[in-house]
Amino acid sequence: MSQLTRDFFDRDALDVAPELVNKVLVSPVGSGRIVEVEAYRGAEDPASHGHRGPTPRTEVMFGPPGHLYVYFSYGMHWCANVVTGPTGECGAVLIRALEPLTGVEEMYRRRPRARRDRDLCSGPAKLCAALGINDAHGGSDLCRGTDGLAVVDDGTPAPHPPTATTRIGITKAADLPWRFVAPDSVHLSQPVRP
DNA sequence: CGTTTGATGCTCT
DNA sequence: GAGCATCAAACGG
Repeated sequence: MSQLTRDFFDRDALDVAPELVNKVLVSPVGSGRIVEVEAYRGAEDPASHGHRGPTPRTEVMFGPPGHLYVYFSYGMHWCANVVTGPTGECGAVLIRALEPLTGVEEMYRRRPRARRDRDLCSGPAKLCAALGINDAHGGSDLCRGTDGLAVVDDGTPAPHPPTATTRIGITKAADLPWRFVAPDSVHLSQPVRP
């Protein structure tokens, strides 16, 4: 059970993303195994929030690796990214789905519409609601684990290597295979398209 | 099953 | 004012 280091995140988002699959995201509410992520890069990725340079909203994407980039989506939801790559460059990995592990009771309390476990964290905004992640955690340092947030490797071997597919819910650069999923998981936000 | 639509507010032009 | 890295309910077959 080891916490991921700064060096793990200080690489290209495309290298970090597939290795985050099967790791465990921990919050004070509970934890879940990462089963779906998407990589977003800087200037050359028009779908990235940071592709036109830093703004007040996106500056943490240009900051040091291993911190959390939290954004407010569609006027209702929070979504969480892990910042990747060196300070000054833009990179992030969006956490899109988890398999709930601990704190499941509390997750149901925070997501009253969920009927079964696979409804709790099968989407980027769902998992933030379930784990209590919001703007208060923007910029939080996952490597130091302050705020009780961290990504850990619990040593569980992945049953299958991650599968690369196209990203979801974007209109620009929609053909790039920068979404990585645990292919056998029933907790994905959407099934892998055939 | 599948597709469509309303909710709701921030960000940048 | 347009456009969102979304979710859940409503509707049709």
